[in-house]
Amino acid sequence: MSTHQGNLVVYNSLSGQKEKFEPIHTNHVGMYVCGPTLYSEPHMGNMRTFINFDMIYRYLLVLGYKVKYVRNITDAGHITNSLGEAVDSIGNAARLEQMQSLEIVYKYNVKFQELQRIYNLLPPSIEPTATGHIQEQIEHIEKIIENGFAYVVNGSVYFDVKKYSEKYEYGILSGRKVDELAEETRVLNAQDEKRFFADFALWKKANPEDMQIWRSPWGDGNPGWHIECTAMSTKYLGSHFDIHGGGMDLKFPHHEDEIAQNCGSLGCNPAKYWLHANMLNVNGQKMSKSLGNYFLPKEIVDGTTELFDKPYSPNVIRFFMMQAQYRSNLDFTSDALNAAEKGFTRMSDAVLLISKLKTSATSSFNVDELIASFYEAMNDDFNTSILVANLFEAVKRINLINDGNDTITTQDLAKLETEMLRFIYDVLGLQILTENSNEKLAPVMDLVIDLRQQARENKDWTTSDKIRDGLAAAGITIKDGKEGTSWG
RNA sequence: GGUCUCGUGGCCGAGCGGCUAGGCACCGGUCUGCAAAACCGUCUACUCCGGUUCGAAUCCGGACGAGACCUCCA
Repeated sequence: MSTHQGNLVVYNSLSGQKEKFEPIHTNHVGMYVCGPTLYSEPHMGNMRTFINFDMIYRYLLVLGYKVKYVRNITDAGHITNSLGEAVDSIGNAARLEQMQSLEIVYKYNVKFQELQRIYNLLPPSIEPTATGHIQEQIEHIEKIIENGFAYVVNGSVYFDVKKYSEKYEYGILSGRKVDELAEETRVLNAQDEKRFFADFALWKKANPEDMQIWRSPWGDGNPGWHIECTAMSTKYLGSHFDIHGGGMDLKFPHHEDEIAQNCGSLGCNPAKYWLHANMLNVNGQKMSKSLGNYFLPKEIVDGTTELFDKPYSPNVIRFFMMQAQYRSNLDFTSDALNAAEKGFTRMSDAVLLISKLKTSATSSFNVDELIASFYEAMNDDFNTSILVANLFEAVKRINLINDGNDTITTQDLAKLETEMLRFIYDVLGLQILTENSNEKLAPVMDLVIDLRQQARENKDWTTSDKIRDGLAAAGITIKDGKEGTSWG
């Protein structure tokens, strides 16, 4: 258990303020994060949200909390589009690819698992699926009807926002007022089954062409978009848990409706703290399919997106993201990524240096203070930007010690190493590659470097430069250092 | 149109009343056969106009600009 546990402050979207983090049950944290809808491969923007909540999960673990982290998988695609019409996004994708819904879901789930591995995401405690919890969703809907906050029309069930507003505040999270919403929204169509424009579907009667159909007390159909999260969060975390997270764009209507459903069935807001991660921008605008500034997490790693002229390692991407706070916008540009790549290399080099440092009788700077600054940064609403800055402060110290301009005791060095690795590996989720592990090339390179060294000792600069340039042409960079020559 | 965020040095990105992060680039230096790399140092910015204050990038008002949400979206 960490002594830093009591000092965490988080920004709660519900209050619009930073609040002291106090779990409902001491030392235990329940966290629910809205996961992907598996009708396509998650894009980089999706990944930013998952990476940010992975970082939050990691830090809570480092603080010593016992965390139950639930992230759902939406594999039932019945949702409504902007016209209020039912759209089966997974079914549509399936038809397009001439597959069945479950094949589509399976296919993209495999891809998603691969991305989690590539980007070093810790697996959640559980990843429940919507289709695995149809019964729970139906029971939830029944309870909402019982409580008088929903009505049945032609085999579909709708949430009654007007009725709900008499007892609860619809719009509490997003700051919307039902009356204001009314003014700006289109008139209901004649064929619309909803009584009020803001009402939303809890259960939708099946269309003959739907690939996924379930039985319910109201006939065959599909669950609405929001009810799965309510059903699953309740099942695994209870009616009221600590953290509910997701992307900023889910605030309304998704999370707003989750709150309404939870209040409507169980009488309380599902979560104590609502955390929202900000969007990812590419060249100044939110990444989206329609704007063409869209790329996949795999493409940027493989270098196959035309938006960037070179590939970047997942660690560099993660590091780049961690340089911004999760609530800020982050703009992906080549310049910014290149800068992050160099910065990450510098940090990595320093980390590899730690174990080789010479210790002294005294430390010339306050190591405890430096370490405390790591926790202070993270305790302030997971401010990874400040954390990275403070880690670079440590990087500078490590280099100064290496150059003999600073000193550190054995004890302090051990502490510094432990804490730096904790924050870089365990909190930020970065991986630093230790050695060049190309088994066949390594002895060859040792030989080549040895030959070049001989040439240099003989002042045969023509030969030594020829070797250097030849290797460079082959994509191998030679670095001459004090301790010898390295390559990569 | 409504609601809300935000405008920080060449680029990214913190800070949220005084101590003016950090990374990258630039420049200077150390090292080096030369170079690269590495390391050290330097560089002092807050869109504009008013106001509050002893003091504002930070608070208030206004202008201009950008972005997000307003039933697809992480």
